[in-house]
Amino acid sequence: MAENSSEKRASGMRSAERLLIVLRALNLRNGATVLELNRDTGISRQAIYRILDTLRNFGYVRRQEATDRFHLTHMVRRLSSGFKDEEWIADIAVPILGRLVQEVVWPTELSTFSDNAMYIRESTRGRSPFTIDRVAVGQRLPMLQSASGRAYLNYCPDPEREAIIENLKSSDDDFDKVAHKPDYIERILAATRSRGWAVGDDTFRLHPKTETLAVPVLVNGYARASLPLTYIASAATAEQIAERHMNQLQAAAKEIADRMEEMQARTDDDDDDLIPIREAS
Amino acid sequence: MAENSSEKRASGMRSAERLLIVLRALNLRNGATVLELNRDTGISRQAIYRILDTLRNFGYVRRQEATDRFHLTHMVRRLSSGFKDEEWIADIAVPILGRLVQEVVWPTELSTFSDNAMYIRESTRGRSPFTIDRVAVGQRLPMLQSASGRAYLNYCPDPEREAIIENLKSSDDDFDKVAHKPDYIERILAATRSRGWAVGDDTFRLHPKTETLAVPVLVNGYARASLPLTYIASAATAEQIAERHMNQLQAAAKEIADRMEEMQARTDDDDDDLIPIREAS
DNA sequence: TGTATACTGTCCGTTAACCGGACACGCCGA
DNA sequence: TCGGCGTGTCCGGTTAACGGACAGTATACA
Repeated sequence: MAENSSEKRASGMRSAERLLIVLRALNLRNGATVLELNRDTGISRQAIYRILDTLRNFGYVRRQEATDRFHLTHMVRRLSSGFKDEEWIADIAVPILGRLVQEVVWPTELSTFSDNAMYIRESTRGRSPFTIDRVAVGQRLPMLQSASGRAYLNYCPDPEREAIIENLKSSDDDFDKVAHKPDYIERILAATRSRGWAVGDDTFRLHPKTETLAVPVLVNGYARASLPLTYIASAATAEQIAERHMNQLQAAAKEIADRMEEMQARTDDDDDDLIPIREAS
Repeated sequence: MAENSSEKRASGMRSAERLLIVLRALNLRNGATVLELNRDTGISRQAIYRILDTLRNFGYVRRQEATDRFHLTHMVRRLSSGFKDEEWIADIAVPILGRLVQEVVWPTELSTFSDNAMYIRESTRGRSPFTIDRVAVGQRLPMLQSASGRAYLNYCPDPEREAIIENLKSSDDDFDKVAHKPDYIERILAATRSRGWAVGDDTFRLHPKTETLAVPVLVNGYARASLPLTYIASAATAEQIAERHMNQLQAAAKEIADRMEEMQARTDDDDDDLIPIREAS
């Protein structure tokens, strides 16, 4: 029953969809026969054959000779190996940042550490009315001058911080030269620590009219990302922005961190489906 | 040119194949536009739209708002999360065991440790003329009596061996009771060590007429699996079998180990393609 | 301002390819 | 011997995937 009703199945290609369903089913029960897959997914046996043939052509599935069951091969890793851990957190942050920009009018971002700098991974600049320069995703931010970098550096594990600073000393980037001044570093770290959030330095601005403050995203107690907020300098001081929005910013950071911890807990065996395996036949 | 010619495209579903190609391309270049995917894969732009829609319906891909690029999401992990590391090695072993059974007439297997025992993951019993009982994949082998278990136990890291023996002491299985006799354990380990390979115990036989000897698969110096060879007891002694085939057995174990180390080295960014991305349009 | 280039997004008629009913076969237990 | 259960394949009808074509947007340059 149910017929079609509900929605018109937005779009998408039927046979390809079913391949994805079978692939998912194989992941839930590695080592399966055609009939088992038929029962698990509701897809006709003949179609399962076609799909398994396709997957076999690509080397993602093999048939175990002795038992005649179909198994995933190590090649399936290729279907997700391009997804990096840094992107994971950005991915999770998307809906949370989306809600945040509705509460806080200013644009916020999510940045992660990579290659001796912070990189903006996700941004709500496109959705904030107070955005000056648009696209910022992919933007590189120096560790010691940007609010993102300072927030991250202050709350990452001690050995990581020491290693980063050591690396910065041999960096080509002019911004990183100050890594040779331990008292300067200690000063900005202390300032960040006492406030609980970081501000950017005048020597580094993505846009001359804007300033930025940032909070860390603390996963299991340590920074894994930063959550910067960019505002127009003439509209308010950092303290005013913090007074108005710090609670919301911290709450969003906490929510992202919670989701991360949650996802890490169950490495696998999850089942908060978007797509129901088993449909109608 | 080229037209169709070559082969008849074995089988498989066109649209589903192309989805896999696009998914793979997205892994190689995470964050891509429709046009980039078109160029990378040779698939028409319109088709890329359809495919991305499909992937989006399943939550495997999202569009980054700011940059309008398509990205993988953490959901893609589900396409390969069911593939466990123990299966990886069995997967790699398949073609190597296939060649081995042609040199050594006796059937060989690959077994890995899991849940306080060795499990047969892959077998060439089906392809050896000297096989008595057929299907053995999935068979559980006790650690202290089977050749597989003894080979593994002797060459795994010391802390792992101690932990396993500790676990065996609280096992329900009668075979595991001998874990309480340290001198017995020391004796079988010493015997295995002096020979370089392990033999099975009379108290455990999958089939009364057969005996088994096994070598470990040493990945980075430590056992990750065992490679047992089963022969008919009346045909030869263990020493005779070893004299004739130990070189081949060790070579196969080494080859499996090499492939494993190789695969571990490049976690990603590999490109020993079976399927050529970029075909004709 | 106009023109060119580069890219994104959508429509729609054609036809290839996907679909599943039907059939054949092998195995096992009653 | 039969019926139940599972695997594997064929083939004609229908559908939905395909890509040419067109429209829209942004940027560069004269």
